[in-house]
This record gives sequence, structure tokens and C-alpha cells, in this order.
Amino acid sequence: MERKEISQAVIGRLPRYYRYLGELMEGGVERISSNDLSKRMRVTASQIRQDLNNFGGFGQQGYGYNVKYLYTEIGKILGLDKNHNIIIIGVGNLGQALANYAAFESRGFILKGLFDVNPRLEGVAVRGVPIRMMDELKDFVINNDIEIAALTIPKSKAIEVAAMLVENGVKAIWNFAHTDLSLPEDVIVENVHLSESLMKLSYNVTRYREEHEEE
Amino acid sequence: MERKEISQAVIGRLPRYYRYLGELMEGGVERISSNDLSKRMRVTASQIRQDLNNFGGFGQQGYGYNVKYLYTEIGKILGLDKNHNIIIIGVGNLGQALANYAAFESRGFILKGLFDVNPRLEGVAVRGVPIRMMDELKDFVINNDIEIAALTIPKSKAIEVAAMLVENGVKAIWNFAHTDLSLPEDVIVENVHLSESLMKLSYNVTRYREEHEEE
DNA sequence: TAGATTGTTAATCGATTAACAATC
DNA sequence: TAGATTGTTAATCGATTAACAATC
Repeated sequence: MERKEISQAVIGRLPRYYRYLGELMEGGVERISSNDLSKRMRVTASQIRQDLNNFGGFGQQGYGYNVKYLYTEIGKILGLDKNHNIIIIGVGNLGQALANYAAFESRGFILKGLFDVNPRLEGVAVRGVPIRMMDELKDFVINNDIEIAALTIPKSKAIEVAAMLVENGVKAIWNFAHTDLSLPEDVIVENVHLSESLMKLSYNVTRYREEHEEE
Repeated sequence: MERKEISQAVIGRLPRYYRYLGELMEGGVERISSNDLSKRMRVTASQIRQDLNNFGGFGQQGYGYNVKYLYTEIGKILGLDKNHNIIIIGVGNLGQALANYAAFESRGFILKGLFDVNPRLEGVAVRGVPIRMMDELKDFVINNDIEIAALTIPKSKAIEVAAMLVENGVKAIWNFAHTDLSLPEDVIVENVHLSESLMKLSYNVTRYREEHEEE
């Protein structure tokens, strides 16, 4: 069923549409035109219409878009109407932050397991999920239909752990380790490199400082 | 001094170059050609040369690039040779994760302060920095030459806190709150929206699942 | 029906890749 | 010098914006 490839640029914007539509919905707004939405979001109306039309015609001429409907549809596109079993490897502050992230469950991400190397954490529960030791990881993945693994461990361990997870059926890695993972191309890797984000910020603030230094 | 604007696409790639060059340096590699680097990083050699030449000619024909030199130069471009005073607002798990991020100091980011609303955290120290209450924030920012503020607080508070920080001299916001901040355009905002990152992952894994469902 | 606004095609803009002369 | 590889210009590709006919 020939589906044209959708660029990651478009996909990267969908969650932001979803967020704005959610807020509009909360605010009781029933319909919105691409033009009104473009003003709120500070993007062009053209881009909104182009982006949405990659997935189908969700609007109606002369009316605009029904907020609730569009919100639901984008949710479906993002796969938020389905459940996704997720585990977190590495229960440091960052791993715990993710585990405590409340919106998880409401969006269909089911926290199935937490893993760490620190024996003092064994059995400690976060959000009702007990922390397990790494030697249980492989069997757990095999037996619990785990789709997504968040990796919040040092880069020295990340590569081998990721390989093992994928070998045992994990389909996607949410990678917080400061390294690239080279995995089979059917595995989804979503990187969150905080240090790189901070360096980008550093570049921009430094550039700005230089350009405006005058005495 | 007419400086041509450099696209965020290029800037976004610099930290990755920096990381690879750092690893090469650790590995004792002295020089590298754009071609060799392109193979490791899985980008085109052309892109590497184009990207670098936005900032100057760092290589030498017939030789390639000196790893150590290029690493240092990219560090300078990213502003990592200068100190940046940073504070963290919101000392939950995520705020603590950032505070504990060791590489901070080595890259010139000086953690000056931690702030939270929770009175039970008052005075508790993370990495030697005591947690302060929010009512001290304004004066602290004014008196401590704070350049960057990391916001790891709920979105309901983020907008007003950001506005106050900027009013009192903060130049850049590292924004982890699930909201857009509209601030004067001379303020740098670097967003890290974890939920949006997870939704992107969700989209990709869902798409893949659908495309390969056959029985 | 008239007005509004989409869906979609065409035009523009920017980013990536290819090619090659310059040069170490 | 010959070989290697950059820096840079030109060609291509893709993404964004503009325009407008279709239609609610």
C-alpha cells in the first residue's frame, strides 16, 4: 500500500501541533483556521496545511479544522492511541525523572520495568515499579513484550546494552547516552543528547555576546 | 564586521563533530581527512568541509585536519573556552540530573545556584551548591552575573519565571518545561521537550510496525 | 449565494551533494 | 614532483512559502 515517505522535519513538528491543539481544547476552542493557528504558533499557515495534508484532509473549506478531531487524529498518527511497553535502563536522577513523568501513562507508554547496576537500589520501587538488577534484563525483555527502552546509562555501557536489547526484540531506543548507537536500520533510535543541546545554546549566546560587544 | 549568518542546521552538527574529534583525540589519532571522518560519522565529506568552512579554513590540502587543533577550534566556536554562569530552577529529579552532570564544569559551565519551591529542600546541597528558595531568585540573578538558566519546573510557572529572569539580566534559557517561551528576540531559548522527543519515537516505531505487519 | 478557508500546485528559497581547481 | 585532500563553486535536491482554484 504505497505510502509516501514523510520527512522527519514534518514529524518533528507534529508533537507541537498536538500540544497546541490540546491547549486549545482545554480552553474550550472548537474550531480553528490554519491562519489563526499559524499566528499562535508563529509558523506559516501554508506550512500547517502542507504538514497536515501529508496525512489526509482533516479540515473543511470555509470552516477550518475541528480542534478535538484534529487533536485525536494527530494523536493517532503519533501512535498515542496504542500502548507501548517501555523500560528504563539506568535509574539515576535522569532515569527517575523519566519514570516519574506523569504524562507517560496517559499517552499510552506503559512503564514495565526499571533496571540498574547499583545493588542498593534492588527492589526499591519508583511509581510502583521495582528496580531490578541488570542480570535480569535479558529475560525480562524476552518475556514482557518490551517495545521501547530508555537508556540513561554511561556511554561506555550503552552500546553493548543496546545491542543486547535489540537482539531480544526491543524495537526502539530512547537514547540519552552521549554516544551514537549503530543498530540495524529497522530499529528506531531517538537521541536526546543534553550536552549537545547545551553546546548549541552556548554557541548562540556566545555569538550574540560577541556581536553586541561595543564600548 | 559583517558576519554571515550561520544556519542552525550547521550549528546543530558542531557538537557532534566536537564529540567525534574528542574521541579521536583520546584514541591518539593526530590527523584525519574529511573522507575518513565522514565514514565514521555517516555523513558526507562534502558536508563536513562545507560546515567547517563556515568558520574558516582549518584543514590543509593533502594532509587533512589536525584533530587536536580542530577540536580546540570547534570548542572555541561553541564558546566552551569561556565560562558561563548557570543556575537551575526546579530541583526535582531532572534538575538534579543536570546539576550532577559532571562534564558541566569541564566545559566552562559554572553551576552558581539551585532554586526550588519545596521548603524541605532549603539548604540541601547538590554538588556543593545549596538549594535556595524562589524568593531569593531575583536578587541572586542580579548579583551573580547569571548568563544561563535551566528551567525544570512545570509549565504553569515557567513563563512568568522566564520573564522575570530575562528582565534581570539572564541571557539564555535552557527550557525543559512543556511550553514555548516567547521572550525578547535577543534572548536565546534552547528547548528540550522530552515528551515531544518520545512522541517522535512513537511515530516512527508505530509507522514501522504498520508497514511490516503481514501474516 | 457570498465569504471563508482548505487542499494542492507552482515558485522560491535554502541546504546538501558533487565536482574540481588550488595547493600543501 | 606526484599524490592527496582541502576550499569553494556549481548542480541538485528537498523543504518552505505563495498563490489560487475548489468547495464547504
